[in-house]
Amino acid sequence: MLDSHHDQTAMPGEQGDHSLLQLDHQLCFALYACSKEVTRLYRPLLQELGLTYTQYVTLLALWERDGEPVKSLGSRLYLDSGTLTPLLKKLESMGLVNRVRDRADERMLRVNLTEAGQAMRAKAGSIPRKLCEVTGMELRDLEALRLQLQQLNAVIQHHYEEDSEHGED
Amino acid sequence: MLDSHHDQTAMPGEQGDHSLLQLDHQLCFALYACSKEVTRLYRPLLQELGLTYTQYVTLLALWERDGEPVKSLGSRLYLDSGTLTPLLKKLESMGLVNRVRDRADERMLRVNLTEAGQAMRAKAGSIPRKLCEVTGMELRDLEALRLQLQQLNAVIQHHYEEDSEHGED
DNA sequence: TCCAATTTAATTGTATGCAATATAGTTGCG
DNA sequence: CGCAACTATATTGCATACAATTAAATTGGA
Repeated sequence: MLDSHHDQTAMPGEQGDHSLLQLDHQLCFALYACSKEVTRLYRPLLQELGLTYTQYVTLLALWERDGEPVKSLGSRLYLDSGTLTPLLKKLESMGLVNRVRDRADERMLRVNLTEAGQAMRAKAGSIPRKLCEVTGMELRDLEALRLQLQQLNAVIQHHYEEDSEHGED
Repeated sequence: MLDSHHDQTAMPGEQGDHSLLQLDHQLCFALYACSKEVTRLYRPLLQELGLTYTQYVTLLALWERDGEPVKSLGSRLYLDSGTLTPLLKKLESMGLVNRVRDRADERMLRVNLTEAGQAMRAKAGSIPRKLCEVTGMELRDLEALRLQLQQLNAVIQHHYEEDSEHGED
């Protein structure tokens, strides 16, 4: 116990500067904060389209693969049916998608873009460029950062795959 | 419109490979996915302490500065009172903090760690190391990634500060 | 001093996000 | 075929998140 004197007055730099638990030293918190702040940058742009951020990335996925089942959509978006079911119902109520059971396998629900859902893609086209401008950072650096994040994510996925191979005990 | 033919059969690699809107090209989504997956790594470790991830980072902040008011706590954690009020009430019901009005300024609510809240810090001490082990990545690389995220976050903060200087119109 | 503007928390409403469970459809094996 | 194991989606409950509003306390002039 190096810091056995903990008073209530919160002397700055006294309670945890040498600690592994310092907030500013946590990669997890840098990710958490950065993700939220980037999402906040999107908010006003998406508001013009009447979309939330999660609805936006769901449409990104569907613009690439129309008619995808909920399960594989969730796998790409890292979301489960508990989140996707109400979200897709919302997109349906907005007239952007249709939800139809697969006739060959009635368990699967396929999500199809409507005309309006297709049309939204053109309106969203300018968003990536606008966001880049806001940061004013080098495109090269943003790309590099993205690749590192994808690599870290891949490492984590690999970790889970290893676990399930060993027959989770 | 380079892709005016959009059929329902979702030909892989046909609808958006050349597009700026491709999911895998978005820095925002890499952040969003990575943040969620890292949080998922924490979950089983935090579960042993009976904490959620947001409760954990709130305690990280309090371990550094005990007795901090809700406002400044929220500023450090990028959370507003709508999120913090119920979260802090929960931590209080768990016996980890006390919430007391500042006598000099009754608007402010100060959050003080209890004995149990202080004690929790020792139990959490092993978490950062465990997380590092899981990834198996070089500490150097993880540090570098964190610094880049903090820099991006700083750029975004600077962007908002600039905006408010111009007298938000 | 008095009161309008400001500041801090709390509240309300909507949207995620995830664990656990429920339900329906499918598959595989005897 | 009959049924147990499996799979896909939906539902429920709890915990974030954030915008907008409310309420209470404080501050800063006129």
